[in-house]
Amino acid sequence: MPPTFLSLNNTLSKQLEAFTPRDPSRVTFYSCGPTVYDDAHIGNFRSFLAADVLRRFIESPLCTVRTADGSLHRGPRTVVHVMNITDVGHMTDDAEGGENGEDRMAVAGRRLEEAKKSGKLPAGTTLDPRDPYQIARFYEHRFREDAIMLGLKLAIAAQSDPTLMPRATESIAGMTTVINRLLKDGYAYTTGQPGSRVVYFSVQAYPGYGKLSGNTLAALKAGEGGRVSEENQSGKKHPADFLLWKEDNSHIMKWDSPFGDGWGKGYPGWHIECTVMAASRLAGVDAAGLATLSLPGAEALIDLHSGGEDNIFPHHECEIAQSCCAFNPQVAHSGQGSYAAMWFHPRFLFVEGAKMSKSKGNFFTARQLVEKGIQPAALRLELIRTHYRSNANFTMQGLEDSARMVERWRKIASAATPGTPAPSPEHPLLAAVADALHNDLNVSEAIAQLNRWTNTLGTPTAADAAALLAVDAILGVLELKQLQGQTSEIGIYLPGVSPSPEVEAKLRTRAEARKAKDFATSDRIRDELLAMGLTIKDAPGGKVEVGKK
RNA sequence: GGCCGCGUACCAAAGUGGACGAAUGGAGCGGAUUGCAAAUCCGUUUGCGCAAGCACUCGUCGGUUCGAAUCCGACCGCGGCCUCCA
Repeated sequence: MPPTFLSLNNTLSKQLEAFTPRDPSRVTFYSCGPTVYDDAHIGNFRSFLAADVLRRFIESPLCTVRTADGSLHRGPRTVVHVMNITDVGHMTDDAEGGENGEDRMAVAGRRLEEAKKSGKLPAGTTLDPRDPYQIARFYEHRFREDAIMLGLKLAIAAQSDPTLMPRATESIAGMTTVINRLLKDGYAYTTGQPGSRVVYFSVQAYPGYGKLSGNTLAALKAGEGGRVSEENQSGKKHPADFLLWKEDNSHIMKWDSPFGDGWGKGYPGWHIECTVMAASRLAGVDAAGLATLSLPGAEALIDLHSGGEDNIFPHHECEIAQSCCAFNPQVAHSGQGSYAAMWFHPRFLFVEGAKMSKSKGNFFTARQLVEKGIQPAALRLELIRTHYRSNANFTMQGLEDSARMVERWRKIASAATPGTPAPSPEHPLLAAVADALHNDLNVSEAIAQLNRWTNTLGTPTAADAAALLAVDAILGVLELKQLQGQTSEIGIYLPGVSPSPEVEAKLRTRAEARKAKDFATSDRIRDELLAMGLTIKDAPGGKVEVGKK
């Protein structure tokens, strides 16, 4: 029996659970965002887009949510969706949360410096590759562009409300406040020599540690063999203790360390930033407010929290521990609290059957693909169409399939007329889509239902278009900008193909040959173009559409 | 070694006890259209058979059940995490 209200597989309980926000008319949602020392790749975007589809569905009139008292809430509903920008550079060799190796921001700087020298930076880029803040802003800007291009509602909303995408470097005061709370309440401790002191979170102080990932402290201790250097272990009470702050005056990004007399500058560990940004934006408190923020009982601070599957451990495990101990200290000692009620973790994306990696050459960023002429709508559909809890397989064939589906839907959508009333949720298509999405956000099933419905259509009416658009408000595909190709007198060049005098001449010769019914010549020219990697298609009006093979 | 997830037809991908030879998209095949293509539209695709029907399918082998792709066990294969990574 499919649920009639939104149910999701909660990583915390490993079960399908009703999603029951504290206030169903205003849902709080936090997604772990990008690190900005490189462009986000399509795997990153699969995770962000899954969260976006979920957010759109929760906001849609099609979504029903069960409330704590068992009644059903049908809306209207808004989602306050926050995604952080990790612009603190963490370490390449990040064994314990940021102590060794080289700072990633510094590595990015070297890469940018080389790009600058070889003239590979986009025109108009003024950037000092030695300044980590400029590097971070450079990639952050590109991330926002990509996210908007792919229809991430959050990024669109953040244009007018920047607090929805907070930066780690602008949340340092909150971090030190929370760390001081943890120190005061005995959940954290300091160790090390002046100049290189560290603050660790003590995992043994929180009995709930391990609940999300299924790891036990004993197993973590046993599995630790050889992977963690002796140096990092000394001073730790337990091998799984993680870094909250590191005093290091030589770091390229550093801030005051208000943890006692004589502390120099330092930088935060990589788990604490999410706790602080989520709490301040979603609980609505400033840095000072974090000093007293307290939740009754073991209540969750936020309704929904997402991140890639690799975030489950250690990142989200640590986030839960430190957040519960900081904000629910009266119950944290019992191991209670979950900080977020529902944990949503999309699985990894493969490319042509293999794990994506730079060395295998199957590594793509969203902007690379779009520069090659891939329509953003096709890319978005390809990245969302597989169920979020399966490893999706990204293929060029799949991208073509998605592009075709988008075209078919666009044709129906073009029947829309202004003023057509929104379809009722009882509309067969909308009801079928709602059933699919209520059931653990089954996007594949929803798309199948949509296609099945389109197959029953004759000439689409305005009402059909309105129904389709109601579904697309969730999928977010048709609203995306369409790349425009270039047109000449004779050719329509698809995105990614640029006209050249050579091609233009061939098209002209072919047109003349066809006019003279010299089909041998016209076919020969088509073969020649094919050999150049171009496909052609005679369009109405005598023009020829030129695409890439 | 520990924890978690996955394995479906030519490909991608839903389905998680009966309506399943298995949704949906692609590819293939047949047809419409086109000078021919491409695109689009319609039909169709396990085997044998004209058909009714029979036989064999959802990693493998067993089990539970009147009934299993779906539940249980073992095994094989793949992936994630246990070091940064969506």
